[in-house]
Amino acid sequence: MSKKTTIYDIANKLNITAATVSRALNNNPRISAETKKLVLETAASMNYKQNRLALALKSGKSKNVGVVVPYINRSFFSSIIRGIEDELYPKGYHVIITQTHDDQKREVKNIQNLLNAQVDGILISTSHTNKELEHFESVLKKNVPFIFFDRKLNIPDMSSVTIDDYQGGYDATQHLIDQGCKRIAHLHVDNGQELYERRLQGYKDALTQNGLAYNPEYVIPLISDMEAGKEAAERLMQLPVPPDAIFSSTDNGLLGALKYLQGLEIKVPDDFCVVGFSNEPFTQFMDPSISSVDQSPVEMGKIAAQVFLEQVENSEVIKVHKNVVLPPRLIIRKSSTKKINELK
Amino acid sequence: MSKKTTIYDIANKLNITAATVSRALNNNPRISAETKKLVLETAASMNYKQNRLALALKSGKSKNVGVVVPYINRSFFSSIIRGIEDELYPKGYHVIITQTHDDQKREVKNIQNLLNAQVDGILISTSHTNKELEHFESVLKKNVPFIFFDRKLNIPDMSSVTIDDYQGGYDATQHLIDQGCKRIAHLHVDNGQELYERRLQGYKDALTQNGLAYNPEYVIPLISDMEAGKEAAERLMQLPVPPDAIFSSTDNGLLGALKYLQGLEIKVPDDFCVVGFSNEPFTQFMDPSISSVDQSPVEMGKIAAQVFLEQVENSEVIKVHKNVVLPPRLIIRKSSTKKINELK
DNA sequence: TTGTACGCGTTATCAA
DNA sequence: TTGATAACGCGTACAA
Repeated sequence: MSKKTTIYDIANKLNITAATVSRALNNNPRISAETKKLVLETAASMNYKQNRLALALKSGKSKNVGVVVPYINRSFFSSIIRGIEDELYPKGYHVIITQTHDDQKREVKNIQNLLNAQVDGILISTSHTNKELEHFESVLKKNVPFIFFDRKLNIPDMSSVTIDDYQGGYDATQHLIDQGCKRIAHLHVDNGQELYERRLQGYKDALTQNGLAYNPEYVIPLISDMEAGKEAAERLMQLPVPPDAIFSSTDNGLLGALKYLQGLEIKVPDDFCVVGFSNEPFTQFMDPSISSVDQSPVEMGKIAAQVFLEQVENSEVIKVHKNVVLPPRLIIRKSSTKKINELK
Repeated sequence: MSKKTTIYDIANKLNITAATVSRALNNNPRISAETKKLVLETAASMNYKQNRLALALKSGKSKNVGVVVPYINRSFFSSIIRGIEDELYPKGYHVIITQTHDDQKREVKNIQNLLNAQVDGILISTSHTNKELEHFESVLKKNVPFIFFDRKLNIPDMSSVTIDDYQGGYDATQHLIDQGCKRIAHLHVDNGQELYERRLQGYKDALTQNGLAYNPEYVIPLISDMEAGKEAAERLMQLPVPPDAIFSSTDNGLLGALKYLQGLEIKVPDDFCVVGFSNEPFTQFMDPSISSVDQSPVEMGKIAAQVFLEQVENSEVIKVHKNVVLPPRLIIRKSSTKKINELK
């Protein structure tokens, strides 16, 4: 309806110039108290609102940051975004969300798009693996800070916030060993992403350091998906010597495995213990509740945002980068608490 | 590092003017085939990318839409955003997310901020109630389309996409009656938002139309929260004649109630049936799995986005608005399926 | 203390 | 077909 009011409208009304109005609005010292007051009042009365776009074009800072995730409605990612937004909004930034649908081509497109939109930085959980990082090398040349979270790439001078996936795998496995489990299987996501390899390595090391043999037959490759978990459990239970526990790199896969075990009337945790990864919300409500490795996603988002802020604030001075590794937190629930060990 | 290349850089290199470059880049017919080809080639070689900010300032269209939700990491809202993003991204729009933390002051601030950022529209699930809608009246005068989803306000000429909450309440209650439940209680969120009142009304009407008495003692006001649900169940079960079923307006509240019933060793669904609302992901994984009214959030987001698109495309022609009401889908699970009625 | 003039990167209008 | 110029709204040297 009504045209938006600009500083020129205010200037005209007051018979002064737009520059003066601008100064009044920006706490510029070079202005008299009275004109400042006058400007502020009429600005309010005319319902003036600054056009961030014009400011962005002028200053080269859009005060927008791009966030790139596979899907926004996965609890893990939406929680990270929650953290990012909570941290950045008070600093005057807006968060632009894009989804890749785990499609690498789409991811590259999204990044280009965000760059065209002149975002001041990009926070990303990549679907790429370290094998194909040419696209990022080229994009790296731009001046905008790039921060990886959760899924990172090994590019020099790039910031990242991840959790210690190795430790997560180690802790989960150690916990199962402590419960008395002897034949621990592992559901391993083998989509080429390093974090799953690190979890696997933590699993292996925990086994061998506890004097248990590492049995490759017990490691089932799968994708993060209920159906795959079911099939994995089937394969495991049909082995000559089936396992007595599962550490899964994904809660969703574990869910399918549990359905299968349930069909076999195997009692969890008494006959079989399981631990998942990600601490998806549903794990705590299931019966039995499922132990899982928590990744503190909101915290992770906040820290990623903080790293971004440090980086923009110092961008003129020196090229800084930072690699933060958060500790995983094993949440122990019923699915891995044998009666004999029960806490209370 | 390297400065961003503009159309001037291309123009200089080719000894033509920026205007010509612009025409070449925008498929303007008033240009020769050869210069066009030349421009396109050198643009590619110089790695030129259009600055959306400048275009936005010039055209008055930022190609950004603002989305306002209480918390982005609630499954329901993140799924709606998923739908919005899926629909809008292919049309060249970016989605800017803001959270209100269910704080009405913050919501108003967020809207102002988005407007300053020159978004082309705002999609919002409001925390306001119909009692205080002055802020919206003022903001309504702006030219940007405003679309409410899920939680709407009664403002004339405003678009909205909601579900039929009355029907949802009715269906849930009818289903419980069909299961043979006689004394159906209701956990009612009374934060002033209309959609909860409509669910309550559906509940009432289903009762009376089935010849069951409406008993105000069976309606417990609460906030959407586990702890409150627990207390509500306690109050209900201490009544002289306790209920034999609960229809809850919120899955979270129902969760608390179930914990309490579990403590009383009341068997669900044999002794007591429950139906929730929202179809939160955890409802399907619990034991027993919980029946709930699904709101098709992804679908809702997509439709909200479509309404927005219709509105921007016709904004010059005529002021259009649209109120879409989606049907709720009752998902029947174990928590409300008595053995005698079991399906298969 | 205020005004003048310019530039951020683009496109649209007019003139050539 | 191409060039010159203005405009979008703002902030800021520089001049007054």
